[in-house]
Amino acid sequence: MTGLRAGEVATAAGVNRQTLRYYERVGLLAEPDRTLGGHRMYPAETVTVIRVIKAAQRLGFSLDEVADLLDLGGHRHGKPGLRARATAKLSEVEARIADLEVIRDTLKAAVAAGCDDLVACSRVPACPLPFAGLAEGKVADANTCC
Amino acid sequence: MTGLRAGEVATAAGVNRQTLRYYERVGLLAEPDRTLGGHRMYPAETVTVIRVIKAAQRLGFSLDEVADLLDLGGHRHGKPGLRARATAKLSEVEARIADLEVIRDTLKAAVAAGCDDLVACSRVPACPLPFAGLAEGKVADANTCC
DNA sequence: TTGCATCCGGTACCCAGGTACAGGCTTACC
DNA sequence: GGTAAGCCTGTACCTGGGTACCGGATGCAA
Repeated sequence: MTGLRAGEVATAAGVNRQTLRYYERVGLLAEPDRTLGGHRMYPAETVTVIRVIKAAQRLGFSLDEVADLLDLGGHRHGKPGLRARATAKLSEVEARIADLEVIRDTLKAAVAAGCDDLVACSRVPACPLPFAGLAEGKVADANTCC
Repeated sequence: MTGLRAGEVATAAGVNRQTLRYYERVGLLAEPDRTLGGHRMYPAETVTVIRVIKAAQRLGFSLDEVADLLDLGGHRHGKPGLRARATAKLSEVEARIADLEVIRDTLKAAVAAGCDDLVACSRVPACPLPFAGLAEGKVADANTCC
Protein backbone atom coordinates (compact mmCIF):
# COMPACT_ATOMS: atom_id res chain seq x y z
CA MET A 1 0.00 0.00 0.00
CA THR A 2 2.91 2.37 -0.49
CA GLY A 3 1.20 3.99 -3.45
CA LEU A 4 2.66 5.26 -6.69
CA ARG A 5 5.19 7.97 -7.25
CA ALA A 6 4.50 10.89 -9.55
CA GLY A 7 6.56 9.51 -12.40
CA GLU A 8 4.90 6.13 -12.18
CA VAL A 9 1.44 7.63 -12.30
CA ALA A 10 2.40 9.88 -15.19
CA THR A 11 3.85 7.00 -17.19
CA ALA A 12 0.97 4.68 -16.41
CA ALA A 13 -1.60 7.27 -17.39
CA GLY A 14 0.31 8.52 -20.39
CA VAL A 15 0.64 12.14 -19.34
CA ASN A 16 3.46 14.49 -18.48
CA ARG A 17 4.52 14.59 -14.85
CA GLN A 18 3.94 18.34 -14.82
CA THR A 19 0.40 17.72 -15.90
CA LEU A 20 -0.27 15.95 -12.61
CA ARG A 21 0.73 19.07 -10.75
CA TYR A 22 -1.33 21.17 -13.10
CA TYR A 23 -4.41 19.02 -12.48
CA GLU A 24 -3.77 19.21 -8.77
CA ARG A 25 -3.47 22.98 -8.99
CA VAL A 26 -6.76 23.38 -10.82
CA GLY A 27 -8.55 21.01 -8.49
CA LEU A 28 -9.01 18.02 -10.77
CA LEU A 29 -6.85 15.79 -8.63
CA ALA A 30 -7.03 15.72 -4.85
CA GLU A 31 -3.79 16.47 -3.04
CA PRO A 32 -2.11 13.12 -2.50
CA ASP A 33 -0.39 11.95 0.65
CA ARG A 34 3.29 12.73 0.96
CA THR A 35 6.30 10.83 2.14
CA LEU A 36 8.18 12.28 5.07
CA GLY A 37 10.48 13.88 2.54
CA GLY A 38 7.60 15.57 0.76
CA HIS A 39 7.26 13.30 -2.27
CA ARG A 40 3.73 12.71 -3.51
CA MET A 41 2.39 9.18 -3.09
CA TYR A 42 -0.66 8.57 -5.21
CA PRO A 43 -3.23 5.86 -4.66
CA ALA A 44 -3.39 3.44 -7.58
CA GLU A 45 -6.83 4.80 -8.36
CA THR A 46 -5.30 8.04 -9.59
CA VAL A 47 -4.27 6.44 -12.84
CA THR A 48 -7.88 5.64 -13.50
CA VAL A 49 -8.98 9.14 -12.61
CA ILE A 50 -6.57 10.58 -15.11
CA ARG A 51 -7.75 8.20 -17.76
CA VAL A 52 -11.29 9.27 -17.04
CA ILE A 53 -10.25 12.89 -17.41
CA LYS A 54 -8.51 12.23 -20.69
CA ALA A 55 -11.44 10.23 -22.01
CA ALA A 56 -13.85 13.01 -21.18
CA GLN A 57 -11.52 15.55 -22.75
CA ARG A 58 -11.40 13.58 -25.96
CA LEU A 59 -15.15 13.84 -26.04
CA GLY A 60 -14.91 17.58 -26.04
CA PHE A 61 -15.48 18.39 -22.38
CA SER A 62 -13.41 21.17 -20.90
CA LEU A 63 -11.47 20.49 -17.74
CA ASP A 64 -14.06 22.49 -15.83
CA GLU A 65 -16.78 20.23 -17.09
CA VAL A 66 -14.71 17.19 -16.26
CA ALA A 67 -14.30 18.50 -12.73
CA ASP A 68 -18.08 18.71 -12.58
CA LEU A 69 -18.44 15.16 -13.73
CA LEU A 70 -15.91 13.93 -11.21
CA ASP A 71 -17.77 15.74 -8.47
CA LEU A 72 -20.77 13.57 -9.19
CA GLY A 73 -19.42 10.88 -6.94
CA GLY A 74 -17.58 13.06 -4.51
CA HIS A 75 -19.04 15.42 -1.96
CA ARG A 76 -22.57 15.52 -3.16
CA HIS A 77 -24.24 16.62 0.02
CA GLY A 78 -27.19 18.86 -0.59
CA LYS A 79 -26.19 19.24 -4.21
CA PRO A 80 -28.00 17.77 -7.14
CA GLY A 81 -27.47 14.02 -7.06
CA LEU A 82 -25.74 11.85 -9.56
CA ARG A 83 -28.84 11.00 -11.51
CA ALA A 84 -29.75 14.64 -12.00
CA ARG A 85 -26.24 15.64 -13.03
CA ALA A 86 -25.80 12.66 -15.26
CA THR A 87 -29.10 13.47 -16.89
CA ALA A 88 -27.99 17.05 -17.40
CA LYS A 89 -24.71 15.86 -18.92
CA LEU A 90 -26.70 13.53 -21.08
CA SER A 91 -28.60 16.35 -22.70
CA GLU A 92 -25.37 18.27 -23.15
CA VAL A 93 -23.93 15.30 -24.95
CA GLU A 94 -27.01 14.98 -27.08
CA ALA A 95 -26.81 18.64 -28.03
CA ARG A 96 -23.16 18.19 -28.93
CA ILE A 97 -24.03 15.24 -31.12
CA ALA A 98 -26.73 17.25 -32.85
CA ASP A 99 -24.24 20.06 -33.58
CA LEU A 100 -21.73 17.64 -34.97
CA GLU A 101 -24.38 16.02 -37.13
CA VAL A 102 -25.14 19.37 -38.71
CA ILE A 103 -21.46 19.83 -39.35
CA ARG A 104 -21.15 16.33 -40.74
CA ASP A 105 -24.05 16.82 -43.12
CA THR A 106 -22.63 20.11 -44.24
CA LEU A 107 -19.24 18.60 -44.93
CA LYS A 108 -20.87 15.75 -46.81
CA ALA A 109 -22.80 18.21 -48.89
CA ALA A 110 -19.66 20.16 -49.63
CA VAL A 111 -17.83 17.04 -50.72
CA ALA A 112 -20.76 15.81 -52.77
CA ALA A 113 -21.10 19.17 -54.48
CA GLY A 114 -17.45 19.11 -55.38
CA CYS A 115 -16.61 22.50 -54.01
CA ASP A 116 -13.05 23.35 -54.82
CA ASP A 117 -12.73 26.94 -53.79
CA LEU A 118 -14.23 28.22 -50.61
CA VAL A 119 -14.46 31.83 -51.58
CA ALA A 120 -15.85 31.18 -55.01
CA CYS A 121 -18.29 28.73 -53.47
CA SER A 122 -19.59 31.27 -51.06
CA ARG A 123 -20.70 33.50 -53.91
CA VAL A 124 -22.96 30.82 -55.38
CA PRO A 125 -26.40 30.81 -53.80
CA ALA A 126 -26.69 27.04 -54.11
CA CYS A 127 -23.45 26.47 -52.24
CA PRO A 128 -23.92 24.07 -49.35
CA LEU A 129 -21.37 25.74 -47.15
CA PRO A 130 -22.93 27.51 -44.23
CA PHE A 131 -21.69 31.01 -44.65
CA ALA A 132 -24.77 32.64 -43.28
CA GLY A 133 -25.46 30.86 -40.04
CA LEU A 134 -24.43 27.36 -39.14
CA ALA A 135 -25.80 27.42 -35.64
CA GLU A 136 -29.13 28.46 -37.05
CA GLY A 137 -29.55 24.88 -38.05
CA LYS A 138 -30.21 24.82 -41.75
CA VAL A 139 -28.28 22.72 -44.18
CA ALA A 140 -28.37 23.57 -47.83
CA ASP A 141 -29.06 21.07 -50.58
CA ALA A 142 -26.20 19.09 -51.95
CA ASN A 143 -26.35 20.50 -55.43
CA THR A 144 -23.31 21.21 -57.47
CA CYS A 145 -21.90 24.63 -57.06
CA CYS A 146 -18.73 26.50 -57.92
CA MET B 1 -14.85 51.39 -55.61
CA THR B 2 -13.38 53.15 -52.61
CA GLY B 3 -13.70 50.01 -50.56
CA LEU B 4 -14.72 49.48 -46.98
CA ARG B 5 -13.19 50.79 -43.82
CA ALA B 6 -12.09 48.48 -41.05
CA GLY B 7 -15.09 49.19 -38.89
CA GLU B 8 -17.48 48.60 -41.75
CA VAL B 9 -15.94 45.27 -42.59
CA ALA B 10 -15.92 44.22 -38.95
CA THR B 11 -19.55 45.12 -38.49
CA ALA B 12 -20.63 43.53 -41.74
CA ALA B 13 -18.78 40.31 -40.96
CA GLY B 14 -19.75 40.24 -37.32
CA VAL B 15 -16.27 40.26 -35.86
CA ASN B 16 -14.25 42.58 -33.69
CA ARG B 17 -12.19 45.19 -35.47
CA GLN B 18 -9.10 43.89 -33.70
CA THR B 19 -9.77 40.51 -35.16
CA LEU B 20 -9.21 41.90 -38.64
CA ARG B 21 -5.74 43.01 -37.63
CA TYR B 22 -5.16 39.68 -35.98
CA TYR B 23 -6.13 37.81 -39.12
CA GLU B 24 -3.91 40.08 -41.15
CA ARG B 25 -1.04 39.42 -38.76
CA VAL B 26 -1.36 35.67 -39.00
CA GLY B 27 -1.70 35.73 -42.76
CA LEU B 28 -5.36 34.92 -43.14
CA LEU B 29 -6.19 38.24 -44.71
CA ALA B 30 -4.05 39.89 -47.35
CA GLU B 31 -2.81 43.35 -46.50
CA PRO B 32 -5.41 45.74 -47.85
CA ASP B 33 -4.76 48.96 -49.71
CA ARG B 34 -4.42 52.07 -47.64
CA THR B 35 -5.63 55.59 -47.91
CA LEU B 36 -2.99 58.28 -48.14
CA GLY B 37 -3.35 58.70 -44.41
CA GLY B 38 -2.72 55.03 -43.78
CA HIS B 39 -6.24 53.79 -43.15
CA ARG B 40 -7.03 50.31 -44.44
CA MET B 41 -9.47 50.12 -47.33
CA TYR B 42 -10.81 46.63 -47.83
CA PRO B 43 -12.34 45.25 -51.00
CA ALA B 44 -15.96 44.23 -50.50
CA GLU B 45 -14.96 40.60 -50.93
CA THR B 46 -13.20 40.70 -47.59
CA VAL B 47 -16.49 40.39 -45.77
CA THR B 48 -17.09 37.15 -47.59
CA VAL B 49 -13.62 35.91 -46.83
CA ILE B 50 -14.15 36.49 -43.15
CA ARG B 51 -17.46 34.73 -43.24
CA VAL B 52 -15.76 31.83 -44.96
CA ILE B 53 -13.14 31.76 -42.25
CA LYS B 54 -15.76 31.75 -39.54
CA ALA B 55 -17.74 29.04 -41.30
CA ALA B 56 -14.68 26.86 -41.71
CA GLN B 57 -13.86 27.40 -38.05
CA ARG B 58 -17.31 26.21 -37.12
CA LEU B 59 -16.65 23.14 -39.24
CA GLY B 60 -13.76 22.32 -36.99
CA PHE B 61 -10.82 23.72 -38.93
CA SER B 62 -8.13 25.60 -37.05
CA LEU B 63 -7.06 28.97 -38.41
CA ASP B 64 -3.94 27.33 -39.78
CA GLU B 65 -6.03 24.86 -41.67
CA VAL B 66 -8.29 27.63 -42.88
CA ALA B 67 -5.27 29.51 -44.19
CA ASP B 68 -4.33 26.38 -46.09
CA LEU B 69 -7.82 26.04 -47.47
CA LEU B 70 -7.91 29.65 -48.60
CA ASP B 71 -4.62 29.19 -50.40
CA LEU B 72 -6.18 26.48 -52.53
CA GLY B 73 -8.21 28.84 -54.65
CA GLY B 74 -5.21 31.03 -55.28
CA HIS B 75 -2.10 29.10 -56.18
CA ARG B 76 -2.60 25.39 -55.73
CA HIS B 77 0.29 23.39 -57.03
CA GLY B 78 -0.57 19.74 -56.72
CA LYS B 79 -1.47 19.84 -53.05
CA PRO B 80 -4.43 18.06 -51.52
CA GLY B 81 -7.55 19.89 -52.59
CA LEU B 82 -10.44 21.16 -50.60
CA ARG B 83 -12.40 18.00 -51.25
CA ALA B 84 -9.66 15.80 -49.88
CA ARG B 85 -9.36 17.90 -46.78
CA ALA B 86 -13.09 18.11 -46.31
CA THR B 87 -13.26 14.35 -46.62
CA ALA B 88 -10.58 13.98 -43.97
CA LYS B 89 -12.41 16.39 -41.70
CA LEU B 90 -15.56 14.45 -42.35
CA SER B 91 -14.13 11.27 -40.93
CA GLU B 92 -12.77 13.16 -37.94
CA VAL B 93 -16.22 14.49 -37.26
CA GLU B 94 -17.78 11.09 -37.75
CA ALA B 95 -15.34 9.53 -35.30
CA ARG B 96 -16.20 12.21 -32.81
CA ILE B 97 -19.89 11.58 -33.23
CA ALA B 98 -19.33 7.87 -32.72
CA ASP B 99 -17.43 8.53 -29.51
CA LEU B 100 -20.15 10.82 -28.25
CA GLU B 101 -22.78 8.26 -29.08
CA VAL B 102 -20.86 5.79 -26.97
CA ILE B 103 -20.81 8.22 -24.10
CA ARG B 104 -24.46 9.06 -24.58
CA ASP B 105 -25.44 5.42 -24.44
CA THR B 106 -23.24 4.79 -21.45
CA LEU B 107 -24.53 7.82 -19.61
CA LYS B 108 -28.02 6.53 -20.23
CA ALA B 109 -26.93 3.18 -18.93
CA ALA B 110 -25.28 4.78 -15.93
CA VAL B 111 -28.45 6.64 -15.08
CA ALA B 112 -30.52 3.50 -15.55
CA ALA B 113 -28.10 1.44 -13.48
CA GLY B 114 -27.98 4.01 -10.73
CA CYS B 115 -24.21 4.48 -10.64
CA ASP B 116 -23.10 6.55 -7.70
CA ASP B 117 -19.44 7.25 -8.30
CA LEU B 118 -17.67 7.59 -11.61
CA VAL B 119 -14.33 6.44 -10.36
CA ALA B 120 -15.68 3.54 -8.35
CA CYS B 121 -17.70 2.63 -11.40
CA SER B 122 -14.64 2.51 -13.56
CA ARG B 123 -13.20 -0.27 -11.43
CA VAL B 124 -16.13 -2.59 -11.92
CA PRO B 125 -15.83 -4.67 -15.08
CA ALA B 126 -19.57 -4.49 -15.68
CA CYS B 127 -19.57 -0.71 -15.43
CA PRO B 128 -21.13 0.86 -18.47
CA LEU B 129 -18.75 3.78 -18.48
CA PRO B 130 -16.07 3.48 -21.16
CA PHE B 131 -12.91 4.30 -19.33
CA ALA B 132 -10.61 1.71 -20.76
CA GLY B 133 -10.67 2.33 -24.44
CA LEU B 134 -13.06 5.00 -25.42
CA ALA B 135 -11.50 5.71 -28.74
CA GLU B 136 -11.15 1.99 -29.19
CA GLY B 137 -14.84 1.83 -29.78
CA LYS B 138 -16.31 -0.79 -27.48
CA VAL B 139 -19.43 -0.27 -25.42
CA ALA B 140 -20.02 -2.21 -22.24
CA ASP B 141 -23.30 -3.79 -21.31
CA ALA B 142 -25.79 -1.71 -19.43
CA ASN B 143 -25.84 -3.88 -16.34
CA THR B 144 -26.03 -2.53 -12.85
CA CYS B 145 -22.72 -1.66 -11.37
CA CYS B 146 -21.32 0.11 -8.33
C1' DT C 1 -12.27 74.93 -40.51
C1' DT C 2 -13.82 72.83 -36.84
C1' DG C 3 -15.47 68.90 -34.36
C1' DC C 4 -16.18 64.27 -33.65
C1' DA C 5 -16.09 59.52 -35.09
C1' DT C 6 -13.03 56.45 -36.69
C1' DC C 7 -8.64 54.52 -37.42
C1' DC C 8 -3.60 53.90 -36.63
C1' DG C 9 0.42 51.10 -34.45
C1' DG C 10 2.16 49.20 -30.37
C1' DT C 11 1.80 46.80 -26.48
C1' DA C 12 -0.27 44.24 -23.10
C1' DC C 13 -3.49 41.29 -21.57
C1' DC C 14 -7.08 37.27 -21.44
C1' DC C 15 -8.36 32.14 -21.28
C1' DA C 16 -7.35 27.13 -21.67
C1' DG C 17 -4.28 23.61 -21.30
C1' DG C 18 -0.34 22.59 -20.59
C1' DT C 19 5.40 22.31 -20.76
C1' DA C 20 10.18 23.60 -19.41
C1' DC C 21 13.77 24.96 -16.56
C1' DA C 22 16.65 25.75 -12.33
C1' DG C 23 18.55 24.69 -8.05
C1' DG C 24 18.09 21.79 -4.35
C1' DC C 25 16.37 17.68 -1.61
C1' DT C 26 14.93 12.51 -1.25
C1' DT C 27 14.88 7.65 -2.29
C1' DA C 28 16.56 3.44 -3.81
C1' DC C 29 19.96 0.32 -4.69
C1' DC C 30 24.65 -1.52 -4.46
C1' DG D 1 27.50 5.43 2.72
C1' DG D 2 27.87 6.79 -1.99
C1' DT D 3 25.69 7.74 -6.19
C1' DA D 4 22.20 8.17 -9.61
C1' DA D 5 17.63 8.59 -10.56
C1' DG D 6 13.74 10.74 -9.24
C1' DC D 7 11.16 14.32 -7.00
C1' DC D 8 10.40 19.00 -4.89
C1' DT D 9 8.91 24.22 -5.48
C1' DG D 10 8.77 28.24 -8.08
C1' DT D 11 8.62 30.62 -12.02
C1' DA D 12 8.58 31.31 -16.76
C1' DC D 13 7.17 30.12 -21.08
C1' DC D 14 4.23 28.11 -25.06
C1' DT D 15 0.13 27.77 -28.58
C1' DG D 16 -4.34 29.26 -30.23
C1' DG D 17 -7.58 32.63 -30.73
C1' DG D 18 -8.51 36.58 -29.80
C1' DT D 19 -9.42 41.58 -26.77
C1' DA D 20 -8.36 45.94 -24.60
C1' DC D 21 -6.18 50.20 -24.01
C1' DC D 22 -3.21 54.04 -25.33
C1' DG D 23 -1.98 58.49 -27.42
C1' DG D 24 -1.99 60.37 -31.63
C1' DA D 25 -3.41 60.87 -36.63
C1' DT D 26 -7.15 60.86 -40.17
C1' DG D 27 -11.76 61.30 -42.63
C1' DC D 28 -15.78 63.45 -43.33
C1' DA D 29 -19.69 66.34 -42.85
C1' DA D 30 -21.57 70.73 -41.59
